[in-house]
Amino acid sequence: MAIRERRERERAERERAIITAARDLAESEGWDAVTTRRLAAEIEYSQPVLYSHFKGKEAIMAAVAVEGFADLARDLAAARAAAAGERQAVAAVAEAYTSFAERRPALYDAMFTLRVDLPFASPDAPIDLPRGFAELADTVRPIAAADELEALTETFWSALHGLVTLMRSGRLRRADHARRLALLVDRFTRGT
Amino acid sequence: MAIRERRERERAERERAIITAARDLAESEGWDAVTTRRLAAEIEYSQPVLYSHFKGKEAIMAAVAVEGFADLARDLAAARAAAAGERQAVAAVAEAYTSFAERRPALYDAMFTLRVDLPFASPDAPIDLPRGFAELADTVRPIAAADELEALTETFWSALHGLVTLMRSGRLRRADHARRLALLVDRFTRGT
DNA sequence: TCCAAAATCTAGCAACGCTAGGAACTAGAG
DNA sequence: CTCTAGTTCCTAGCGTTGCTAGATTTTGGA
Repeated sequence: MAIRERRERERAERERAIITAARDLAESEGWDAVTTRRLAAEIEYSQPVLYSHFKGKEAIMAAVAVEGFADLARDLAAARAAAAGERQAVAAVAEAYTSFAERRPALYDAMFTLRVDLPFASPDAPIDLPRGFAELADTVRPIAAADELEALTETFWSALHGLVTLMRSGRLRRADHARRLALLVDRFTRGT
Repeated sequence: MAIRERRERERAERERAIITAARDLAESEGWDAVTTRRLAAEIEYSQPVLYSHFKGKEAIMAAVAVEGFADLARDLAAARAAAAGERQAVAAVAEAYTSFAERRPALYDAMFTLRVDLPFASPDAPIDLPRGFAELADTVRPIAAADELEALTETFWSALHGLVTLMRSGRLRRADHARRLALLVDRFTRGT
């Protein structure tokens, strides 16, 4: 049954190719450019092949998003590890988060703004999703009371997310970003 | 030239009808249901008539959004006026903001999440947009240093926006919303 | 009453996500 | 080596979208 294995391996490779092509295309030309036709041409197969791997376009975007969670978690962890102290860690992680969103806007959108039915705060969420959240929570822990850790982490995350999305959609001036970020960190770390 | 005036009046009425129909349809069935065909049927004209009023679908959404800014500004002003003190005003306005987003999700999306090229932080922004922002700024003023008022207002706004969008997209549990809101207000009003 | 101009509609284009049904290839049996 | 059953894949097309060119109708003044 080695043939079956080879088949499955090839299928898995092709699935990865689809995800990679979708991510690359989205990052270079935006999600609007990621059409099923374009994607099929990119992987050199016909459209229906995409549907043999994924239920639809949304599922492909969800798969791309899942990869993103791993990247983000890595970035946050690195920022936290490199920080000198607990207060600085908050600032560093905040900076890392917004910088990730700025550097990889399409990926960020798939993860956090576009509607994709990924299970978030639920047991069957993608593995890297809680990792990223845990990274945030560990950063927030020193500035949170024990019983408010989760809620405060979510609130901090929301603030970062809001800053990022409003800025990226042109609703906040980019020039003042650092200032806003500093204010946010200041308010969250005050009196602790 | 009374005829010309009547014509212009009728045109203005029809333009309002388009905006109203778009808003109603979006609020009852979501923006996906707002197609140019559907909208044309709703106002009992053919599709091209829409394009004689607006450049495209995005422009119609932008017009709906502009209306929303007036509503939101009103809500925020009312909440602030009804609050007992400065600290309570912050909480009341935060609550009013998120409540607006929850009650009128489609309108909120047109205003703040969907890409529409509305000029925001610029001189030729729609008149009610700075009004809403000013309402927020006035609320934030007592808890801000003089030179950080604008940036802090933007940061506070971002946090509210983040809470709203992450919750509405199912990325935050609705049950903990009040708790997160309280934490946010607490952190922003601390030490003032 | 007629005509130019304005207003409006019909019909259709290109592109989208998605899928049914047939063609082409593959693996194992005889 | 050949045939067949089963899998894999592609062609072609459906219904829908935003948008528009060109024909048609309506309008107001001569």
